[in-house]
This record gives sequence, C-alpha cells and structure tokens, in this order.
Amino acid sequence: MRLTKKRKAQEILSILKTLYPDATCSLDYQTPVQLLVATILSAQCTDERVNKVTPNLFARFPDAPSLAHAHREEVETLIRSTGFFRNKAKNIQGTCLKIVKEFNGEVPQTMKELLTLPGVARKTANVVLAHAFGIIEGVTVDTHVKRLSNRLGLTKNSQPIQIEKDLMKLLPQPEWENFSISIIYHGRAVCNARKPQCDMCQLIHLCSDYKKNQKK
DNA sequence: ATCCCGAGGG
DNA sequence: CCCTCTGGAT
Repeated sequence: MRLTKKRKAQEILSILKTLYPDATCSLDYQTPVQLLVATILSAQCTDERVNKVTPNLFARFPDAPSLAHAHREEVETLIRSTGFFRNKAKNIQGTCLKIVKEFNGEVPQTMKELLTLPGVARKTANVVLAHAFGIIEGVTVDTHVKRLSNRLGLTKNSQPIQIEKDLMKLLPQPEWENFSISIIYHGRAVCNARKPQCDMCQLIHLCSDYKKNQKK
C-alpha cells in the first residue's frame, strides 16, 4: 500500500476542507432543544425539507415544555412532510418530556444521557454534542458518511457503529465533525447515491470505487 | 430483518 | 414506477 489508510483519510479531509470551507450544520435552530428536534426530524429526509417545517413548529412550540405538552396531532400535522411523522412526533414529545422531567429542562451534554432519549442514537447525539455544545465525542455517520466512506475505501463495514469506529481510528479527534460535515456536502453535491459525478470529483485519485470501476 | 413515511428526482 | 433523503426501535 503506497498510502497508509490514515494518511489517505487525512488527505481526503484536507481536500474536502478546501472544497467546502464554509461547511456547517445545515439545520436551522436557535437553541440546543431545537437542534435536537431538528436532528430527529432529519432521519431519512433532506435537511432542506426539515428547515421548511421547523420555523412553523418552533413558532408554535419553541421549547421543551411546550413541545412535551402539545397535542400529538398538532405536532404530527406540523412535521408531516418530513416523513415517519408518527414516530418522529412521538419521539420528539417523549424526548422533550424526559428533558423536562429528568434533565431539568436542559439537553444533556453527555453521550450516555443523550442515548436514553427516545429517537436518539449515536448519529443524532453526535450532531447535538458537536454543534450545540462543541463536544466532539464521535464521528457522525449518516447515509452520506456511510456511502462515501465505503466508496472511498476508508471502511469495509456496513454498520454505522463499525464505520464510526474505523473513522475514529483514521482521523484526529478534533477533526471528526469537520470530516462528517464536509463529506456530507460532497455526498450531496458530487458523490450522490444514484449517479456519482466522478468526472467532477476531486477525490478520484483516492477513491477505491473509482479505481475498481476503471479496471473493468 | 423489518417497519415507519412523505416528497422529489429520474 | 423505483430510489433516496444527515435513522432509530422492535
């Protein structure tokens, strides 16, 4: 192997940073609770669509107590277009109720506590910790991070938790969330699921999938 | 492994 | 019609 996998990962990150210097969390929010809710809504849904429903949702129910005690049907109606709206409404209200009752109205700031909230697993927890509190606990692995990490050859695993462990070994801890954010931008703009734009891609010299397809 | 679920693109 | 979108719980 000419390039160690670690070296390759950092090279990828370096290029992505130059391509997307202003990459940030694309969800709109004002408070940690709102970021948490927006992130729950982002499951299997574009952030663009989430940002279309959250202004109305947060205007009506701006905080954890109001969301926790809202009528389920009204919450469902407000978030309907994001899909999975029954599960998401139940999880948002369950999470907000737990925040009010067990966490003194504040979003908890540890992975362990966040994972006790309904509808919150490592992906959502990593996003909230990083962007609401500046705590880099792990690598956010969503559908884009999963797809690109596999295509680029940074992991051979398909389960998000295993992919996260692999990426944590390959990248310096302070860069974990920067990697996720910028690779998500690249996944949306260039390396999309259906038809990756390899002719536009700045990473093809580092891409296992591109090399494999060249051989055939 | 399967279910939840709407909207947009091809 | 089929696939995909910053997943999580059963």
